[in-house]
Amino acid sequence: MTASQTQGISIQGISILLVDDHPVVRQGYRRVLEHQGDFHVVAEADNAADAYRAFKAQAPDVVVMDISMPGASGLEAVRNIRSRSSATRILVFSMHSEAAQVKAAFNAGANGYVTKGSAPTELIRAIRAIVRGEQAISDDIARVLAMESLSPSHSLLDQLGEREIEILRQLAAGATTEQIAANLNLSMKTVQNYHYLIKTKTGMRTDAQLVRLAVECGLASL
Amino acid sequence: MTASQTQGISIQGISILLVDDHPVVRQGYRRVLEHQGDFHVVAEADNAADAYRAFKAQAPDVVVMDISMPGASGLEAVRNIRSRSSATRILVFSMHSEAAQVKAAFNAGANGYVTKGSAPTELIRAIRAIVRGEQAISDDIARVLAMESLSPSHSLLDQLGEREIEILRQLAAGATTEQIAANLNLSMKTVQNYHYLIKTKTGMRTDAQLVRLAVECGLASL
DNA sequence: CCCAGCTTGGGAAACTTTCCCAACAAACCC
DNA sequence: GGGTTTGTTGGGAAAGTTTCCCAAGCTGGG
Repeated sequence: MTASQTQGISIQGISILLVDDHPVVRQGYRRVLEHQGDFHVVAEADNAADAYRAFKAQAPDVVVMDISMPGASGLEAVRNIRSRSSATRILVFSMHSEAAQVKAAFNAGANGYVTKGSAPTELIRAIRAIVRGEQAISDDIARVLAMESLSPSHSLLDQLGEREIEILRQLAAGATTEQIAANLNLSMKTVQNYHYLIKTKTGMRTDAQLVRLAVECGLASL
Repeated sequence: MTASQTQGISIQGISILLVDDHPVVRQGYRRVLEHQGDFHVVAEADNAADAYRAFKAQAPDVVVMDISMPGASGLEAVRNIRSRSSATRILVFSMHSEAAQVKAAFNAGANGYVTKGSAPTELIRAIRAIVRGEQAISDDIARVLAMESLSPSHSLLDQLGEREIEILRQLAAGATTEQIAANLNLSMKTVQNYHYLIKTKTGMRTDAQLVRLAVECGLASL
């Protein structure tokens, strides 16, 4: 491996789209990033719509995005970019460090989440991690998520409502949408909506993952 | 409850479509069935196409069908009828007593399976059971299926091919179609086809049932 | 009283499932 | 050797499901 290849990325370096509504912040971080030599900020945007336009025009390797911008949601922009390209790496760069916010970002398709309170080296480390295909979070976010997962009664039985739990239980037991609708006297549409809601809330992508979760939480057995 | 309602069915009785390619068999069974008083054979057919036509014209409560008819498959007719009406009860009446044949019939949408070697009372008992919404099989079929389920190495690991097992394992582990396709270097289409094939072969209707099955067979753990 | 959150379901686009079929290779029987 | 069966791979098209958005009704708390 030669020196020019040590990042596991082409010698052309990493192209970056910087999205933040504060010009001063963009300028500061542009300088920090470009100081890396192989990082190239190819575009900037100060709102979600421009960010999406710039993404389509430049097809950057990485989008570094502040999701707390005025007007349209930054999460929306993340979702839009992700739905158009699964290859683009998206790093959310936010001042919020709430667990729910972080989960929402990853749910929308982000590859990493770094708070603005982090040292510049953390941002750089995170960008290098996500171009390698890894997920990245800053140290303070890691601490918040770790604490949250240790807190008592966080068994997702309290993040779901009663109806959601009942439907998850029946899904895990192997019931079809039709059977659940009949059992609970609901329309199939409602059961489908719950099914989807449960997946979204728990972050599970397949029904198989849902079954595992239900079993882990003691909702179902095998 | 009055005497005329003891069957749990309206006082108009049970309308039956009789399908068998042998006229003598039809005549014999028509007499046996009508001797019941509340059973009314409203139509007969000697092939799958006529059976389907008669079913559409008469909308009988029960279809008693021999699936080993010349030409078109009787199973095909069962599937057609089932896809048009989930309320119609279908009793397969066959001379075969192989487990695979029976499973195929239930898979196609049959509600019961009685062999021609059974006593007439078994046929009548089965019809009464299926109009009550139960599933019914004759005693000899029960014995065949029971034996089969006891036979060694019937863990469905031998009813599935290697690829099918690998895909079931990954599905149960929570992998998405996309991930499995990538892991095994297949197209998503192939993985989808296997997913469907596995469901069909094992008789599972939901992915949750598939997970339970995989865990039971030691393919996956939780 | 109003706001937040739960429950219920419609709507519409996107995606999956279902089932059919075909090509090809390996194994298997006659 | 040649035909048959069985496993693997995937296309095609209709039917069904998922995804996401929205709205209305209800309940409970500040």
